[in-house]
Amino acid sequence: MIKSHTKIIEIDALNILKEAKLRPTRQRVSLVSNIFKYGNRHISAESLHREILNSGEQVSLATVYNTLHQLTNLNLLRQVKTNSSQNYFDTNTIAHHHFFDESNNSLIDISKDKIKIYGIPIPPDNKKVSEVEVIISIKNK
Amino acid sequence: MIKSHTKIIEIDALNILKEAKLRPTRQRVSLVSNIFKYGNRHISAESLHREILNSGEQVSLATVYNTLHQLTNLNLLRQVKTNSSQNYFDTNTIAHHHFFDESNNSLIDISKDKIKIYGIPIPPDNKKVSEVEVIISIKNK
DNA sequence: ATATTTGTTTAGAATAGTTCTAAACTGCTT
DNA sequence: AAGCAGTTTAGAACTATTCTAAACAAATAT
Repeated sequence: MIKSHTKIIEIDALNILKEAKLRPTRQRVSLVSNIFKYGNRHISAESLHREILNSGEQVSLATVYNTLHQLTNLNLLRQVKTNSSQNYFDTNTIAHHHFFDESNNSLIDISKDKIKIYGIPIPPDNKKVSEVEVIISIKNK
Repeated sequence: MIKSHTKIIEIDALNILKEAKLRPTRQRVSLVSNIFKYGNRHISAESLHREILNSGEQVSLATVYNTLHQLTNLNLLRQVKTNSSQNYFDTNTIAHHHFFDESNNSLIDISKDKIKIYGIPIPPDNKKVSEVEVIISIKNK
């Protein structure tokens, strides 16, 4: 039972990699399975690496970075802007916003339609807008 | 003439440090003078360090970091959220927004009253909003 | 089938960015 | 002017990320 569940997830990872035209290496299959296993969430290279190691697989941190960047370029992940020293990648690639909790550097999604923004200025010559993000920093009362 | 101009700036730095209750050491005086010399701008620890060295002064990079963080805690500087690997500090501490140019990791100010935001959700229990930032990423057409 | 070439992928090593901490310094007290 | 207490500095340590050379995999030629 557990085995077949694992199988389904792996097939999913294989399809994602196939569509992305990335070779389904052992490393990538375990990374992609893990990344998308838990629904929408915010991961750092370090946290994902720990997860992989804990699950008994061996993948180098450099490969974790490679894969996160490849998936980001393919719009399967999205980088979130914070002022934490490490980068966070969001598995939810639909435009939305965030609370950023300064007390522990964690992120909470806010759906796009909750917040209305008016008056976005025209970008400088020869530039176009690629993303509009609202980040609401919060801290302990 | 140049000398007296320099003098005025240094006195300014001395006042800022005095109000901040920070000792006016050689290092801090040259850092603070440089930081606020050019009006509103966005600096990284590295860029400020280079500036100081080019002006003939000697301050370690660690001291640059110390000072930037002290000034940030005193609300004389503000950290900007980006996904660049280095941190940017904004000399404009009045609430406002930014264009973030992905082609060269540079920031452009957008005044707060240009953009209207409605529907900011209530933060989780025991948390309060400390800052609302809109970051508009732009790239080359 | 299998060797050869070509492009892809991985991960150790190198680098960039930031923080830690012990020594140096400054000002207060006696 | 000597001792003490708190502050400041900057070298060393550490964390986060990227680079690059070797390992690998696919495509093509034999």
